[in-house]
Amino acid sequence: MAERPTMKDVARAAGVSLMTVSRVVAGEAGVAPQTAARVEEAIRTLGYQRNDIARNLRRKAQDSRTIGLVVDDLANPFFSALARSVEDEAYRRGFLVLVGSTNDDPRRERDVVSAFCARQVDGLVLVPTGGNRAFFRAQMARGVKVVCVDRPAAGLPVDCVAVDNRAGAGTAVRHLLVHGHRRIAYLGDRQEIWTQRERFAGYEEALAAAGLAVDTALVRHGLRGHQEAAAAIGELMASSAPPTALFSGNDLVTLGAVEAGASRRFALVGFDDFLLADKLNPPVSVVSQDPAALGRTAAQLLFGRIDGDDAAPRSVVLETRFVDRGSGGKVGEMAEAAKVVEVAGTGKVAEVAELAGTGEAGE
Amino acid sequence: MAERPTMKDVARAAGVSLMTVSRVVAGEAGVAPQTAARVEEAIRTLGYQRNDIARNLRRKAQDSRTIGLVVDDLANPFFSALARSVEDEAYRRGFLVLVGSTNDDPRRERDVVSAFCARQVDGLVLVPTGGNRAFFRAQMARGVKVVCVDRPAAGLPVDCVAVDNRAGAGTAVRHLLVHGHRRIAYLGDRQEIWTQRERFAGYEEALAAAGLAVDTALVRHGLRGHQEAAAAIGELMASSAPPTALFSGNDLVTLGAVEAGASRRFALVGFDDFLLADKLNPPVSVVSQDPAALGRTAAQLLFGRIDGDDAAPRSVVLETRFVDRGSGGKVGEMAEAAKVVEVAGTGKVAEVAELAGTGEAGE
DNA sequence: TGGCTGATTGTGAACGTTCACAGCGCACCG
DNA sequence: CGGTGCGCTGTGAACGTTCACAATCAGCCA
Repeated sequence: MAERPTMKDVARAAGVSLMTVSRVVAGEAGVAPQTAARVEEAIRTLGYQRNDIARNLRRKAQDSRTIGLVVDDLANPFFSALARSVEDEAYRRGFLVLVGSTNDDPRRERDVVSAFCARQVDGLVLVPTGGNRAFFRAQMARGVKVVCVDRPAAGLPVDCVAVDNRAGAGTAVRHLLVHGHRRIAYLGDRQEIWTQRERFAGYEEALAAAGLAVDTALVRHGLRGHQEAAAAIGELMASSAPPTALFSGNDLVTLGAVEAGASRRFALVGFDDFLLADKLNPPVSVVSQDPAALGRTAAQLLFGRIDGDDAAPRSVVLETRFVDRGSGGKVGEMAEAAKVVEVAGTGKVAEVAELAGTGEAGE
Repeated sequence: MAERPTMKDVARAAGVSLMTVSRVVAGEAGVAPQTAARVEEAIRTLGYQRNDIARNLRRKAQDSRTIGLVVDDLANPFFSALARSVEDEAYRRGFLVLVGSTNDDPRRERDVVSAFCARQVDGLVLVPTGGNRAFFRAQMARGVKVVCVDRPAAGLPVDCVAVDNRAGAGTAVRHLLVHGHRRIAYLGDRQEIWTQRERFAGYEEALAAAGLAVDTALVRHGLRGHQEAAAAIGELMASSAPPTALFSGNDLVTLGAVEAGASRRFALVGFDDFLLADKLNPPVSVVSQDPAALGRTAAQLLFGRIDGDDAAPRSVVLETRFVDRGSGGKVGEMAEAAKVVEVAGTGKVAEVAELAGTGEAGE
């Protein structure tokens, strides 16, 4: 409850001037050892700790050594892994991290980013919503560095780290085509989200390359969260002309599919790997990306910018990896859940799981 | 790159004094509409945004409207769910959140907390490591409010929100005992972590109440992460006198157990629920706690303290819920993986999953 | 002895904002 | 018509720190 002691208090206690205390606290040279000892003694007695807010206000190098991290949803395992790696990079450099979730709501994004900038963050790692961008330009003009991750921000000339979603989706869909599927459903999140558009485009292109048209009855956009996804998949399964295979546009949709039991009736390939995907029955094949690598790369890029790199904006494309765990099975093979379980029981599951295990080296 | 404009610039542009600009920006009454309009015009032209750091330095109410959130590992789904709910509470109140992971390393905890306090956070939501505490007392003396979550901090007189780990563990172990198990292994994380000590104590007490002694050959502490857990479980499975059942001390150990295939050979009950636990083969029974509720409660408590509540420290104990998904099966029933799979194939899995589904209402 | 050097310490202003208070003009009222 | 009060605006100081520079002192060499 006591007022926090200031340098002034320390200076008085040690019988020196403010500036001397400042020098001792900052660890600058040029203070007599004896004096420094007296100051340190006073600091200990009073329990003094420097006020870094006041410090940053005054310092010549106007940097707050703080960055902002803005993600869609911190509770989503994909983003939390990303967040952790950003935080690690920041910690290594002595930076602090302000964090905020947008819920993919442009208004909340604006609120959060605005508050961060008012706190003088040196930069932002941003998973942008689909919203308005003019506002970011203003912040950047004021010197706030921005790096996008997972998705680019339309019309913002900034660095961006993402995977080749289109190619990854293409690989997944071709995998299903190779296994003989012709009725392949697509289920994804909002089309406002760039990754979803790209993945859907990859789906379309792969179908087109195989001479197939997109059957809109097999396409669902805008699924937020696994519950909505599970419901949509339920409908699809109950329809008179169900698909034989499913490509899901993100981890939550894949989870919804698994919850709805889709993987026991259809072939299933999902975008994004997830914990225990290889332990399910059947194990789920996925297009895997490495969220920690995304975060790390974005943070490194951002710190480069903060350190003065003012080259033209860069786009870094990380690899996706197709992890075949067997759920892309041939047409007919998936017709009955019982049959799949039987296959799993014969040991095929173990074999596939092992394959996936080697593929997943590192984390 | 341009210098950020300040109030002074706005004042000059609008032909008014600093104070008038301050009033307009703060939305205070008592400025003539005409003047306010001129100021707002200047603000828009210059792209001015208030510097909240300077503002907080000067304001009478010395609050930074920022809290710190310190968790073990932000990438862990349990903590990321907790973090998200803390952030939501903060957002609702217009507070920002600084976030940091400790890796359960007291040194990093100290670094992070110290840096947060130097930034004048108003309070901390803390998942404490087992480390030294003297240092927190100093911060609290300076007015930083602290609320512990998930675990109390030994010797720190602060609010704490956690579940009754001991009782939850007892329920789990009794469940196994009821199913006839007598050789029940315990695998957990470091004993330095309070939750692990409590859960192990619950395990011991439940065994003792059944007249059983703890067999140290069936106990492993200190497992960090799922890989270590999987390895330890592998050893246990290969031993000459394996257990018939396993109680795991946290989610990562449970994951390790699943990865090692333990749930196909032993009965298994884990502490902490996890995504897809009900879709595994067999589905895994767990002692479930609600990380979002923990975070929300902790944040509410913290904001109460910040708002001036100075009652004696409170301890809030939230409920655990035992979710029976069938993996506590009777002795002998789990002897062979093949048999389990067969059972699953007959549809029993679906039945159990449905049961679990109802139990998991609300996220 | 005088002045120069280097080490140590102190002084005043400044960072961008808000607080406390004072000043101005105008209308209103007795 | 003078006082009072109110609405609006400005002034100077302050928050806790660092910057730029000045001051002091001892030692040392010529």
